[in-house]
Amino acid sequence: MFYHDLKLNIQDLIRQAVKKEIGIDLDKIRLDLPPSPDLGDLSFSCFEVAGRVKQSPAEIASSVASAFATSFARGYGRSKKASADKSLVPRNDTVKAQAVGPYVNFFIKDDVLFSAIISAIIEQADNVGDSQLGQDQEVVLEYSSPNTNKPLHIGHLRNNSLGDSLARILKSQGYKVHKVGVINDRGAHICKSMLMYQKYGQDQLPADRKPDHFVGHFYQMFEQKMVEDSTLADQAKEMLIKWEDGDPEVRALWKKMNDWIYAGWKVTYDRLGNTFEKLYYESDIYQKGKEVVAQGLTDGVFYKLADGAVEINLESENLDKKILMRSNGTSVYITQDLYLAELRGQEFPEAHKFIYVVGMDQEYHFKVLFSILKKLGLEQNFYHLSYGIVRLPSGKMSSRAGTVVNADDLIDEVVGLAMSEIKKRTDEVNSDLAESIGLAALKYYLLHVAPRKDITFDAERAVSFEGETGPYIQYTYARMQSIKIKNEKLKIKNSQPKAGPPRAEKLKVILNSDEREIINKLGQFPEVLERSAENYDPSLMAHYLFELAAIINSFYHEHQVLKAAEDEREQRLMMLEAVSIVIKKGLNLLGIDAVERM
RNA sequence: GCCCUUGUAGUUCAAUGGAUAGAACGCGAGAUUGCGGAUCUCGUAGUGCAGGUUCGAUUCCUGCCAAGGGCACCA
Repeated sequence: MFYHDLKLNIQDLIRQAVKKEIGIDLDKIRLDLPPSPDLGDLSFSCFEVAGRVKQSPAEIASSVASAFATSFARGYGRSKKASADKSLVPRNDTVKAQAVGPYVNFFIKDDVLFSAIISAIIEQADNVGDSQLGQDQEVVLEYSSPNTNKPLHIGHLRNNSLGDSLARILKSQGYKVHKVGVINDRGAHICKSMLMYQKYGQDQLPADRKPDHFVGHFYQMFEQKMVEDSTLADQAKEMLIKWEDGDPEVRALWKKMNDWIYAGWKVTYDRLGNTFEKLYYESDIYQKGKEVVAQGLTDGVFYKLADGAVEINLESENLDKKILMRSNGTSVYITQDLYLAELRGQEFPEAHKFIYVVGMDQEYHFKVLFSILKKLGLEQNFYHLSYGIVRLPSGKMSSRAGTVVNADDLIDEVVGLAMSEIKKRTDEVNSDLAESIGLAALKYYLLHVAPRKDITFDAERAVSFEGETGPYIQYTYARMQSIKIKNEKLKIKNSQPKAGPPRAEKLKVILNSDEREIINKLGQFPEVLERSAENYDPSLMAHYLFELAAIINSFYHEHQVLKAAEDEREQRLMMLEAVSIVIKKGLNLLGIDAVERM
């Protein structure tokens, strides 16, 4: 029996007990993990029931506990003797109920708990935690959205980590996820770098410089030169007009520089392991919102101002008025998002949910956008996954002052730090391992904070092998693999037959309280994953993995595995196997590799 | 001026209205011929302020204070 079914059974019996003793029907029954393993494996709190009847939670807990035992006995075979202690009724020892104050705590028999959680996880293997919650539901997930005038920066790293992890989490819950990106490849800011290259680039090639950094260098140059020559802003605007007119020379320059950018980005995205199903280029869509505007006018959702500009009044939604088309007939930023939403609605007709992973500074923009889309009759579910900014311990970053940390430098820094940690411990120089650990450090640090909170990124702390970090969790995994390998070697040495994975049915399972704690923690994995998906929040999974890693490290400090008596050893090896599976899967959901050796 | 978000230990983060507010780093003390000490054990210290709702509030509501973001015919 799976843990999930076991819980359903217990919930059902609680429902019956409450009905019988208290006389009310409970719809949902929440089972929590008690604060300490000594208090049981699951608990039901009686406050809510107490609120509905005139009885104290403790009284309710007490009567539910004894009624539970009776109904449990009826359902699972009648026990022979009644217990003297009314709160603890061991009529059937598969599940015992015990009232403690306002709580009913449940104790599950060792072998049942072990089999329901450990054996089940080993059986499910890579599919552990997967569900069909989102079956037949399609999600379009937009993230990254960089500008083609500079390399990816630290903010994109958070954005990409969130987007990529969320995609993995949603997929595990059965959603069909389409990962898409929008490339901001046009506009005055793009012309700034183009103008500088035209003036000062002398047809140079990026040579051995990373080509996106090469382009970004000219963008930074613009800000510096502006100090001396304030006409540069107008020159950039003139260039934009030429670009819009299709001037061959400007277009050629634009294409050349954008190609450099794409080549540079590709290296970064590849390194991060990031891919998109589809990319939308702003240059293709920026003018195409006009049909949407026209339709809105026809439907009376928008109105025209005296000078010909088109506007919508959202004051009834507690928002302001918003211009959607300029008096000269050109569209604004939000117009293209309206168009994109309609376009995606056609391209993904089955999609019911559209998620935009975009920084918190655009919260107002998306409120306005979603409000307009609703008025236009688009009934899909739109969601802005808003996240806070990434700061450095040294202080604020400024694009103008060139103190923005670009993604490549940051990745190099964390990988470099990982490498020096490796060198401290071994003479072996393993650059693949350093890459893996560095990226784990980076991604974990960016994901372990709830999305809407700002992050202060501290590279030293992120790469530290101590504390709540990616490398610590990777270490925990590698250590378990090491024990597993050692066990296999021992078996060979003792010429024992390789009998395949141990089976719980053959074991006499006896659990100590540390093992119960670990097993119950493992049992929570599917719920944590589900909550991460429902809340669009990978940080829940990140914290969970750290907690699991911490208790397993603590465990084999206290208890022997390979030197334990045979049944105990097999039982513990199975438990480690289950923990390995869950940690590997959890790391994967965060976009982090589990390494076999460190 | 208006709107949104965030205020938890020295620092970085947790806590679906419920059991004693948990971790990590730092600091202090300890464990090492160990199934990987890249670990573990113990100690240290906290809910911005004032009200309210509730049996119960870090969580919900109101006001204040502080930080950040937004309110373009910019993107």
